[in-house]
Amino acid sequence: MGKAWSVEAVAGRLGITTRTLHYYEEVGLIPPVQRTPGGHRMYDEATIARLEQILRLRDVLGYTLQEIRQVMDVEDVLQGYRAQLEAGVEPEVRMDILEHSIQLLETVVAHIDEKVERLEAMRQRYRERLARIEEKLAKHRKEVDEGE
Amino acid sequence: MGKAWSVEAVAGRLGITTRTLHYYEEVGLIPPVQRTPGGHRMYDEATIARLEQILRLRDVLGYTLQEIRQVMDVEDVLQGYRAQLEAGVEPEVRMDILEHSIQLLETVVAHIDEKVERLEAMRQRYRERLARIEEKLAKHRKEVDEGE
DNA sequence: TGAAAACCAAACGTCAACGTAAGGGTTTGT
DNA sequence: ACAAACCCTTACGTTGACGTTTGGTTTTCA
Repeated sequence: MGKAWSVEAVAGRLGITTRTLHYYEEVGLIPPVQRTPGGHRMYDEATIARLEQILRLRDVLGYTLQEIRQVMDVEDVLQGYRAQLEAGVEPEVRMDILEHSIQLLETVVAHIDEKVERLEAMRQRYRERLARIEEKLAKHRKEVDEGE
Repeated sequence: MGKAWSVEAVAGRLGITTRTLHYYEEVGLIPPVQRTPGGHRMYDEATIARLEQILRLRDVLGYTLQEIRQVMDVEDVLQGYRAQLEAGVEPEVRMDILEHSIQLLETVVAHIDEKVERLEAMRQRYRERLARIEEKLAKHRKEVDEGE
């Protein structure tokens, strides 16, 4: 039996507000959360892991909730595949599933790659400016050295 | 005499709307644009270059306009330094300016580095999942090969 | 030179992603 | 067993980053 977390506990752990947790459930980013008989939400570790992934996509990639939903849809498909595999299925179907899963993950990685490339291009621009100024400073130091 | 661009021309060139150009001026992301006697805006290349940088920050780094303003403030300081250097100034002040410029640019680069690192960590997570699935697929292929 | 096309400022509209407040149940510690 | 702390739903509010509309002015070019 996995431990169950209250909204506030999860919010504290993830550094977000309870409103955000409610909202993400409301818009379907996470499936309906388990409840106590009285109606209070109980979050399990799987849901928390999903939330962590959502927050990474939000904060690291800067994705909108729509884009995040697309990624999570992929996750759900993968999860479905895993379930099918567990349930046992004919070998060819099995391979199809694995290959499709690979494809899905590769597109995600490709997106990240693209983002990294653009970032590195930007960094390069700044580095070049930096190099020019450093060069200027070095030349200047030499002049001062010799001049005095 | 530099060529002057109309709002629509700039918008077309940059792939944004005229509203966005007006808005960026309104909130001070770009300085007040030159006008014709009749009051129509005329953008010069320097302003367009600044706009391009703003858009890169927005689209590549996913910065909010507030964050962008911070970066542009740095740019303005650097610009001020350049102006001072052109105007001629004592050698020690000159070196101070150059060193400060370097510092500013380095913090920007550091920010980008941090972003890249986080992205690469995410990529790594996905790659590992990918590797696990590929391994499973390979094993499965072998089984099918031998089994038949 | 005159009409179509472009431009202006001002102001209200919109959408995402939550924030906040109200009114009332539920859990928990003592 | 009871108050404090926590949680619920509902619903309206807010902020950023523009979109859209209006009513009038300026440019352009045939």
